[in-house]
Amino acid sequence: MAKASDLAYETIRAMVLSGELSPGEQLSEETLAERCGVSRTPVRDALRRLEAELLVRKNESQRSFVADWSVDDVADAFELRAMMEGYAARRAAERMTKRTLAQLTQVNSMLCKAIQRDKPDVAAFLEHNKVFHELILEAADSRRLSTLLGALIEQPVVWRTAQHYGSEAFNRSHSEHEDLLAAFARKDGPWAEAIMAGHIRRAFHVYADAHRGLAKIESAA
Amino acid sequence: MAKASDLAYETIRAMVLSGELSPGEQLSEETLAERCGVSRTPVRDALRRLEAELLVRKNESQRSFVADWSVDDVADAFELRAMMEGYAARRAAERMTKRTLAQLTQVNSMLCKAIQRDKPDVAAFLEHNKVFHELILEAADSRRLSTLLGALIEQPVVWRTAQHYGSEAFNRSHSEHEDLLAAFARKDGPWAEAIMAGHIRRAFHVYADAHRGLAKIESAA
DNA sequence: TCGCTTCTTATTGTATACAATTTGCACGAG
DNA sequence: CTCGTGCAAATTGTATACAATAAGAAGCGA
Repeated sequence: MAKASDLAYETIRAMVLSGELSPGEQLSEETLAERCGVSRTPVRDALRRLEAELLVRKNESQRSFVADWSVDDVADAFELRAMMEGYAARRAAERMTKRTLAQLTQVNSMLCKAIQRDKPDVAAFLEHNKVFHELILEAADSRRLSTLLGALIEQPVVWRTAQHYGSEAFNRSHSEHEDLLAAFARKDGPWAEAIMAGHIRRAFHVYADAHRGLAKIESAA
Repeated sequence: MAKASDLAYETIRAMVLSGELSPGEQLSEETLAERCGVSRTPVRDALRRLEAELLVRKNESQRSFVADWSVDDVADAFELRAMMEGYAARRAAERMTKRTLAQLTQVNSMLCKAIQRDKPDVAAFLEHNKVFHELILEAADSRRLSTLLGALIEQPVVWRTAQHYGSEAFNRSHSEHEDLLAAFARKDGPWAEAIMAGHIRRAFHVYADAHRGLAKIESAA
């Protein structure tokens, strides 16, 4: 999209996610405009997008605030993601082509390489993982689904989750992807759906355990 | 929300849904602004909202067009709705209070009255049905879910669907609501989820059957 | 006639000024 | 001291002008 509008979106988003703007804090369009170096018009566009992603909320008289996310909110988001990415996997399986399957296989093998070193390359893992899930979403061929999931996946949450992965968790993630590929190859929609839903829920439990400060079973092993 | 922005939203939405603007037709902000009697600024807001609802789409260079919905798109929307309203019903069951249950019971009995006449009062049915589902969504207590479902439920599609209901379909709808109430009373989340998912899917099949019938009529003409 | 370039025109993006609304505060009446 | 009331400041909503960009048409050469 347009330059100034994108700049405002990226800037405000980064400020919210980094904590530079704290949860509950009021956001004035004019102040944000100054800090982004643009006028209010693109800031308003950006705020609309961020509101759709629930990173920003507006009160009854349209003033904007940084949203505060409880652990329950995150759980809710993961549960919805599990359902919807499961559905995406089912549709993708039913529509899978040789070409897409080959791409997925290649991406997952690159992901495998990234984590099978002395020290896992987390950044590479995240990138390949992102591409893997995006390819599936694309193969699902549902504009609605893409739109809805886009508003649901907070990449920073995914990022934080992976910070708590141990080698076993990385390998598990890779092997679940392998299972997905098998389901895709057989065009077995329900199977793909079940694997994907479990895959996402497992990621949530890693996040929740780390967040609650409970024993990090996965990463300790 | 603001006056002009709402006016533009309602006006354009009505024009799209009535067919006054045909699928695929390009929408110029300036032209729309004239027809709504407002400036481009609120029109742009309105277009953003309509894009989120997928009633309008933008091409790669940001020009707006009326979205064209295939039967597959509608099927997709219903399937997503079935999943998400099912999830809403499960959460609602787990959180159900006596007060909400009483409200739901009352609404459903009013719905029952509306359809148990010589001639069913379709408008009243639709209104009570809408309230019934909204109460459940509210009881589910998930902002994310409310946001996502809001963009998914096209009331006009629901409306068209109900136009093809016969008395047995109305009664079935009512009795499925009764089943939901029983699941809520027992706080049985999975049961509520299964009933709700089936409830939505049944509605889709009524829509699809009617639509195929219409297609035949149209192609014969 | 076909393809290419270039210019014109239509359309969207951004900035800014002003109007409408809401919030917060001060001040006075009880 | 408390509760309204009303005024001032802050904030968002809208209109409009202009800039940037993309689509379409016209002209030109092969």
